[in-house]
Amino acid sequence: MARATSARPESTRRRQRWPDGYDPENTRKSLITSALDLFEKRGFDRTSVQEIADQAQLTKGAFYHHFESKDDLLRHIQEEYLEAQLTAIQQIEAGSDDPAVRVRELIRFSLTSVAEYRAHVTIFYQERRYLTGELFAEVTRKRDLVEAAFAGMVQDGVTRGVFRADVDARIATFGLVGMCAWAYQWLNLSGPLSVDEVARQFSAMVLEGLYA
Amino acid sequence: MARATSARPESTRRRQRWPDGYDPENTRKSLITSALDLFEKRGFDRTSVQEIADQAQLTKGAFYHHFESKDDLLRHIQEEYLEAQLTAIQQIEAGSDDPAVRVRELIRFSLTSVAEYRAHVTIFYQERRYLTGELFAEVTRKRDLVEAAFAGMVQDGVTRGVFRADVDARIATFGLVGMCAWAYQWLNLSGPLSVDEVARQFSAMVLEGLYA
DNA sequence: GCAAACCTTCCGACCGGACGGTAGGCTCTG
DNA sequence: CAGAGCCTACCGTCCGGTCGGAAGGTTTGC
Repeated sequence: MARATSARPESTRRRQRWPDGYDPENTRKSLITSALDLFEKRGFDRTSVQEIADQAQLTKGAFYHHFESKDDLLRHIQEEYLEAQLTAIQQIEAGSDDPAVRVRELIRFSLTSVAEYRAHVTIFYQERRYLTGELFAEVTRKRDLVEAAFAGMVQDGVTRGVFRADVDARIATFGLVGMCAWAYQWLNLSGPLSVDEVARQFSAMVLEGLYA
Repeated sequence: MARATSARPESTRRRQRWPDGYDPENTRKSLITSALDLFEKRGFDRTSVQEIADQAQLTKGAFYHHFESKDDLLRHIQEEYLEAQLTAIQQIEAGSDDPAVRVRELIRFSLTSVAEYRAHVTIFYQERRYLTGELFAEVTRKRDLVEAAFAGMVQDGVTRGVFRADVDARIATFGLVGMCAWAYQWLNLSGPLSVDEVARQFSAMVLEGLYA
């Protein structure tokens, strides 16, 4: 990631650039990585551009060469996550059409993405409202697509008689989404609870209920 | 809330203070009300002390007369909410000891508090991490008490055979809490969904499952 | 084939403005 | 007149963003 220090003599005034297999795209990536880490820990507003640059061993100048603004970077991170979400939704829809299987898959997928994209998810939910007008609208639109997909699957289950007739698909979906989304507050990849186990428990609770 | 403007001539340089039934405690309250509104809409960091004062038709000077710091105000708001939570938990525990009834009550209570204390809840979840060291620890401690109460009730249900034996009380509780907490993102008091209806749906889903 | 012109990538000093907090004084109550 | 309540003016700091240039790579013209 960081460009390897070349073997040039110390006398060289400036740090040597473009050594070996240097790829300028790495600079951009390391800025994003740095930002993901800092935004997750401290939040968007409490992270300065300077800090992001420092952690990536670069300067503000480099940052503003690669991003239009701090908001631009936030937008990029949000979109990265949403794209992954939309792709996964499509995969699930392309799979089994049994509503129960789909719900199970959705729960597992949601929890997995919380675990894998932990920083993205945290930032997404905490800082979404800080996007301005147009950007916010676009991000919200994509988020709504994801939720609509959830709701569609539940509704399908009701319509086909697999789920109880008195289930309100919207409400049930909000519950499902919330249950999984909330995991970003506590789910710990290195903790004792495996994602699969949590997904299994959630699915059982939602589909079969707690009653013995 | 805002002090009524007196009938003094315009020539009076300063706005007349302490008119009618003026109570200094109202000033404090109006600052809190103003902050609740602004923190919910814009977030803690994006709200300046000046704005809080402006909206309460006061000045920064007044603010710092009533609060030690901006953080102090945040702490106050968090504690206000947590106290309400703890009180409600005690009430539920004092009621029926049927695990199913308790879970139903917990869901209803959680959703109600989300609706009633909407601003508090939003601020609580969004800005909790901005509290520093000791304050954060105390707030987290109280929050853990609430969650422990939830978990205790679920575990009780499992132990007494009311709930399925393979239910992991911790995980189920996280799911329950998340489902309800997430409502702060969408539950709209003035919308078409009543709190009771949502609570009924959530309870049914969790206790009896979605399956027909 | 080689140098001049140009491009990309990055540096570092700087600016304007906003914000949290303070100091000191004024006003009205008790 | 003591003191609570509040206001005005101000300070130091920090932060997003800009700008001129420096160092290397790449293309072009001959």
